[in-house]
Amino acid sequence: MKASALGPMESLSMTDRVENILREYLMDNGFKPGDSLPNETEIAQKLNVSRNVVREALSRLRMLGLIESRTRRGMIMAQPDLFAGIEKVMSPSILSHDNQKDLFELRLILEMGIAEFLFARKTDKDLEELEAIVNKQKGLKSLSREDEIEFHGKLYEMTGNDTFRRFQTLLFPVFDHVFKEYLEKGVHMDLPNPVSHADLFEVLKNGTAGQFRNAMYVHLTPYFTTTLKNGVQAPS
Amino acid sequence: MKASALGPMESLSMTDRVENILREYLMDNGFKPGDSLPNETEIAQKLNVSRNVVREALSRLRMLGLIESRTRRGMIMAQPDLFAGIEKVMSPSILSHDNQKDLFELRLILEMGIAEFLFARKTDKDLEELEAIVNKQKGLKSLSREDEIEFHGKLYEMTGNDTFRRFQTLLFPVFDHVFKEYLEKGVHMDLPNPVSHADLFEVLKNGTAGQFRNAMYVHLTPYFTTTLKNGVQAPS
DNA sequence: TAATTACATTTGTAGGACAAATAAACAACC
DNA sequence: GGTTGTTTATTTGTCCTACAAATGTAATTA
Repeated sequence: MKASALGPMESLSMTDRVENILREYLMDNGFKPGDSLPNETEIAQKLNVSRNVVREALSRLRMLGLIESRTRRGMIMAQPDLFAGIEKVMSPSILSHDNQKDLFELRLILEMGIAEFLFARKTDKDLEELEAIVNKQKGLKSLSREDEIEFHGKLYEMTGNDTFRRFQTLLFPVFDHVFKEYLEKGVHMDLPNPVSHADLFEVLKNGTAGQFRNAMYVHLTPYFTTTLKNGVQAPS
Repeated sequence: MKASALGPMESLSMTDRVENILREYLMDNGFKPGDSLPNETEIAQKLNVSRNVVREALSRLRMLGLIESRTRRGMIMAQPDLFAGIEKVMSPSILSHDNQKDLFELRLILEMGIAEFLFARKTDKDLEELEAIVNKQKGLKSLSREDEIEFHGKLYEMTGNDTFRRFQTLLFPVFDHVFKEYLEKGVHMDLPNPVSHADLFEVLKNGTAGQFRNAMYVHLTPYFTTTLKNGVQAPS
């Protein structure tokens, strides 16, 4: 029986192995941002591979923001960017359909989940800025993608959690794409939204986290009902 | 005035540029999994860079799962792994404190947000398996990390959203680390949890999505109160 | 026709070379 | 002595060549 019959052989390239070795080395030895790494030739010799292989592995770590390097100064550990890797594949044209559906649902969860954080951290200044956005949108017949992003983006900003905000920005194109797909499949959204941005603002200003969550649920109902084919129970 | 005085100069390396060019090329031309790419030397010539630079850029795309390559067969577009990039930096020892706090909160949101999906998609088989887990844990005085992962992991599995599940797995080490930090800072958790896994199971079996969300909120209250210093309103 | 063999092509790895940048050591000057 | 300019050495960034391994393709043969 040939090895290939046993499955996808999984033979890692030298670069793959060196990449793993380097990451484990950095983790296990508690490297912190600013700490300097051995130079390339030293690594290559130690691992018995060519400098090319080492550089390909380092190039990957550099892309993730794990390391930075300057000529002569050498390489130093850096603060990795949490989204550096994921943002490069976050595109509707290449993600699997399953992934897109999953991410669509993830955004729905986020939109509702920020309620507690909004009420714990909202400030008067935030509310004023949000009100300005709402007022600007009041005159419009229909909201553009940019309008949606502006309102919901401001909400994420108000959570005091920058990761939420960046995540939502990343998710939006996929969300938008999936929803368009639903529309093309015959899902209609003719009805005016029973909960507008102005309504959400009002609840955020004078209501409770629970009320806001419910309002957001209604605001998002068209999306929920399209993704949850089996129907979904409203919050208590 | 020197250029360096104007800020971090942002001078991309050739590899960075080629990486961007290649990704844009793949996106703009609608490459789908299975489509074959030009070979390395061809790319190098077209872009007027050395094959080394091209290989470093391709190595990055390979890490993200965007492309695959075999000798002689050439390179082909692949289905990128959404988490390939992020999982390599998802470690408490290297993420910034802010990132860790943000991710801690993100998991709280996810735990509560899956309620609607659980109720829309739960099956009898799922419930049986979850009950088995709960019964196994009933005899224990305290739950280990593995017990927690088993129960909550099963919940994520039941959502029918594999991305949730993988995300939670990724988040757990960070979540755990942040919480330990809170404990060390004097936050106490002596009180027995007012909502046990068994309680959650009961609500999932016979209750509503809203009830489950509230139950989960209480189950997670210790975590919410530690992260939301200002206090937080309970769901309506 | 079918199987086998030889060939050609493409990625993977190695190693050498040099440019650019710059930290460190040194020299010169006030 | 302290500052400033100069030289030197080191490290990354880029290019080049070469070859091994794998494998698709074509030629050859039974």
